[in-house]
Amino acid sequence: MDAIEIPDSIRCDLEGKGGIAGIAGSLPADRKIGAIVLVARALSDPVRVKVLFALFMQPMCVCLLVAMTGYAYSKMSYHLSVLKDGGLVCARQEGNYLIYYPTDLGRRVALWTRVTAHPNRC
Amino acid sequence: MDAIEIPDSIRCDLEGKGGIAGIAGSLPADRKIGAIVLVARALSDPVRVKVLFALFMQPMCVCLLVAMTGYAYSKMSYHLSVLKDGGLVCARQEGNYLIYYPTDLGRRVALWTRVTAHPNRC
DNA sequence: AAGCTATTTCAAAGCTATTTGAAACCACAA
DNA sequence: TTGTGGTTTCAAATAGCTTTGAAATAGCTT
Repeated sequence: MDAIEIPDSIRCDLEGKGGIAGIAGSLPADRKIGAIVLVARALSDPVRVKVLFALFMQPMCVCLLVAMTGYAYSKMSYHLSVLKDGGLVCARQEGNYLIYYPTDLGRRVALWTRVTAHPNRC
Repeated sequence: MDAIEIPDSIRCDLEGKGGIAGIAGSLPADRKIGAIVLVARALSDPVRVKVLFALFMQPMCVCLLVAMTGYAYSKMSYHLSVLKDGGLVCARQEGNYLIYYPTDLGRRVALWTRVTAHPNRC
């Protein structure tokens, strides 16, 4: 069925898994993959990673984040919206202030990355 | 020192943590944040997430990945290089073939995302 | 060496993400 | 209701990522 040359070291294992089609068929559903991508995109900029960690240590209003980083409000607001889209942070209103804090997922991500991600070789 | 209005619900906690400067000073180092960003970027495209999961199930040469997805070689090669830059996959040469497989970090990421990332509300 | 296959690299094109400053919005106080 | 502070939204400009096909590289076989 797989009319393709396959290196010996792989052919056997691959056939045991149903060939290319078997692998393709066992991949996570597109919805699941989309969710992962959304989270990853939210973390794909150093500004946002910093903000997530900061909020993990202490929920803050936008003005504090702005004071802490020196960025413009509109810039901070944009990055917060990306973090929100990824489901990593959310906000509650308190008087005039919007206080951002990490979601459950945001906290798990912060904990996990703090411990796990490191430059690594092959 | 923090000459800024701060909502009451936060002022106390924040001062206990050394104020804005205290939080900023406890953030992970730039190198660490850069490493996280690199991993996140690698996962920020559905093609790459799919490829990582596929390789997690079965190490494969590029021609198999191409056969499985229908993408052009140059496209697959580009995405593999981004995954490699993020430290999520690496390759061994076998005759004419390059066989890609997940690194340790790649495997941990695949396991973790499979279980953890999901669309979530506030 | 020549020819073949597997893969990467390159540059141009198209597309998406980010930054910026100005304007709009919203909750509260006067 | 008008004013004020905190925040978001918008549009234009910029920067960065992804796709494409063609050309280059690298290992095998003859």
